[in-house]
Amino acid sequence: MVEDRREALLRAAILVFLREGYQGASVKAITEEAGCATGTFYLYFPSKDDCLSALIDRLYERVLAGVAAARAGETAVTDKLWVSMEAAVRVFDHERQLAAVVLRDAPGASPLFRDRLDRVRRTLAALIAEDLAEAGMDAWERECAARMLEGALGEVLVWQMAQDPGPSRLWDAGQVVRRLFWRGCGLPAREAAVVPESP
Amino acid sequence: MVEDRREALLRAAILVFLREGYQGASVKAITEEAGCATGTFYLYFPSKDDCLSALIDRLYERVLAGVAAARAGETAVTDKLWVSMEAAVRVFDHERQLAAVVLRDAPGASPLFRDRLDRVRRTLAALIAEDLAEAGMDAWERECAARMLEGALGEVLVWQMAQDPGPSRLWDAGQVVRRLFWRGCGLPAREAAVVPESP
Amino acid sequence: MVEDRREALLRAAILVFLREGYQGASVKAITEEAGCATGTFYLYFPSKDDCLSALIDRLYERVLAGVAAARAGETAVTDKLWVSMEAAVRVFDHERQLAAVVLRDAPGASPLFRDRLDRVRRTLAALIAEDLAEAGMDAWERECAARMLEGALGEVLVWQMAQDPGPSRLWDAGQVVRRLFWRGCGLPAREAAVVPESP
Amino acid sequence: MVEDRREALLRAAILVFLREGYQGASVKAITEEAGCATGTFYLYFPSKDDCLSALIDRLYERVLAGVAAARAGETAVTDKLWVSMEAAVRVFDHERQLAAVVLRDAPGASPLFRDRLDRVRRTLAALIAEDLAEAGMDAWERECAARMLEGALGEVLVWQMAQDPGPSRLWDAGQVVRRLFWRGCGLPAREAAVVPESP
DNA sequence: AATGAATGAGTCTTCATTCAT
DNA sequence: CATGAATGAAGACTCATTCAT
Repeated sequence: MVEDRREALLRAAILVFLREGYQGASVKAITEEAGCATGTFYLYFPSKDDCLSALIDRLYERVLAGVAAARAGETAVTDKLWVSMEAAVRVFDHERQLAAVVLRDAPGASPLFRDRLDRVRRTLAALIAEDLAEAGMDAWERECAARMLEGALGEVLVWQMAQDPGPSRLWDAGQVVRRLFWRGCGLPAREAAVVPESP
Repeated sequence: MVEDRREALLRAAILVFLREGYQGASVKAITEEAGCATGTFYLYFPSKDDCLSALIDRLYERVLAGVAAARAGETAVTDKLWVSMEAAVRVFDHERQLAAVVLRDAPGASPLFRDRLDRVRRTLAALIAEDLAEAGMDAWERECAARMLEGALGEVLVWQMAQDPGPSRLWDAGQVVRRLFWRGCGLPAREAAVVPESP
Repeated sequence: MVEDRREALLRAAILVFLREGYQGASVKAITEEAGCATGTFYLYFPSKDDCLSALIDRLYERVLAGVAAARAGETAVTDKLWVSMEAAVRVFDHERQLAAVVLRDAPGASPLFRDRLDRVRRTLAALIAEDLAEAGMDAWERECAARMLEGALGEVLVWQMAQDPGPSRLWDAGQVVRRLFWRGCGLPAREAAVVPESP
Repeated sequence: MVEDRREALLRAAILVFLREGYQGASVKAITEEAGCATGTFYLYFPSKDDCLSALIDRLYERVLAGVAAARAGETAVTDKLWVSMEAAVRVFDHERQLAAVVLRDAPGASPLFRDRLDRVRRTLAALIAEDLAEAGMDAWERECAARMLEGALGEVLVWQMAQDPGPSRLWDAGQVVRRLFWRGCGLPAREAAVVPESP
């Protein structure tokens, strides 16, 4: 099936990018990992760049979908923020390889990816900033805080992914970040989240 | 003078890496920016990789030097942490282009740079984690918090550097991160720092 | 067909090396001679060095094959030597360009090639030395004699190949060397070989 | 003194060429070996090529000088040949490094050197061929024989020089070649030469 | 005469992309 | 749809040579 091939290529690309970095990964390496011929890659992606772009899009689709679903169940703004953060961490944890590739390799790879990444970061930052209405910060401070949160989660993710041995404690680290950010914004204490079953 | 040439090349490299990314930057572009011939580059750096490595080292020498100097004037652990953060922000602000290149491009460029970067990140994280002794967190939480802080500062820096028009509010953003992190760790409130003259 | 391409490249390499020397020959020149693009070269050889290595191997495969075949038909040691020399000359004559490249360029090009060449020279020298058992020389003298023969044949080949105009008299020169060496070793006179049809 | 510098450079060049091959040797390596700056090389040689040319010339000046001196003491043609060969071996033995560089590296390095080398080889070959008048060979056979002798001596030299450990038996090997060649040409037996003191 | 930093042409090699089969 | 041989532009790096000091 057509989608299977594309899927296999994307999955292979994640693995190879993770291993070799975006620039270090050759299309040949990706197709070998995916078990098909070099030319086949170009039946599914116009270029190598488009493949990474697709991965960026995929990560944020999933993050945004998770966040949106979580927010849909809440009405209070602080509740929305609390569950949004949990949802984001959950997606990062579930898609850890994808997320590590996108957050680690995309910013340095080219202005193209920087921009594409920033578009979605902006979207998320806007949501967070909005939710911080009750935190007693001005608009610019809220945007700072939102970027800070994004950076913190990203770094914690990449850090955990680099820890070769032992089980990654990504989920736990995400909870620490959430609690710290929450308190840092001066919001009222909340109880911890349940640990999800690992993927 | 020999150091002038090397300095000019490093400065040119920062500009070109910032503009084109590490991989996108050709040695020819760097030497053109520096106003010398291609071969001259190799009189000062064994390879393009060594040039980026030198930039990584340079950033962290400066950060560590700034942090060490600031800490030397304090005795209480929380004071040490508070001034360390200010010092780090000050260096990032002062060396914003260098910092943006290193933090944005190095992680994705190759495992080599990832490792080199991580060595120093670990050093800083250890300092921060140590200073958090009074924050009532266990060792692992403190390490999480330290990584979180590093990621937050890095992201805020890169974000501000990407804002082409208008004066970057990097220093202010750094203060916001510091306050938020401080409160997030449950440490007692402090007054704000004075804005330094911009470079 | 795959072997055709590789063959065409090897043949082109021989011509270009002959014309420009190994170091003077660029990969571009070889591929132009072969009628393909530069990159194609690297589909068939990991590097320019490997191309020359392949030529060295090829020459000695053919020499050894020819010698082995000739020896197989003889039982007396002096007969073996006599036909071995004829066979070697025949291969050199038949593969004159290949032989000229290998014998003229390889020794000076790099220790790598020197060693590779010497491995096979040693093999041949050992054969010859063995066959000289009845010539009343000690082991070391026989080895000297063998090396002398190899040098003599090589030089005569390169000399004839450098004679641009007129038909090369390589075969005849080889016969002269054989007779002279034979008598020099004190072996009983033999009748001359038939001139083979030229290639 | 001017000639000292030039001499030091030539000697350094021999060592470096021997170690790295002509193409592999950089002018920088030669000047480092000679203990002077890169630019100094060009005060004594117009180019790297001219340096090797000078070495080629030097080798043959010495060979020809030795041969001429030896011949001057003889009247009979066969005596002339006999002492010429001894003289040539003596020079090769005495200037073994120079000879190895010239004979091993020059032929493959460029047509330029091939020609320069051939001019002198031709001179020697002509002498030898002339001396073989009484050997009952026609002119062409005599030329073949002369080339054969040159190739044999060269190969024996390079072979011995490649033997790293132990004292090179170059002189002895030269005697073996001389005896074998002599008998091969059908000339009357001679007694062996005295071993010269080693350099 | 001596220096050695600077030059820049030229080389090998890689790899994203195409296209005939 | 799939293949993988072929392409050729681009880039890192080397090194013979020059020249200001």
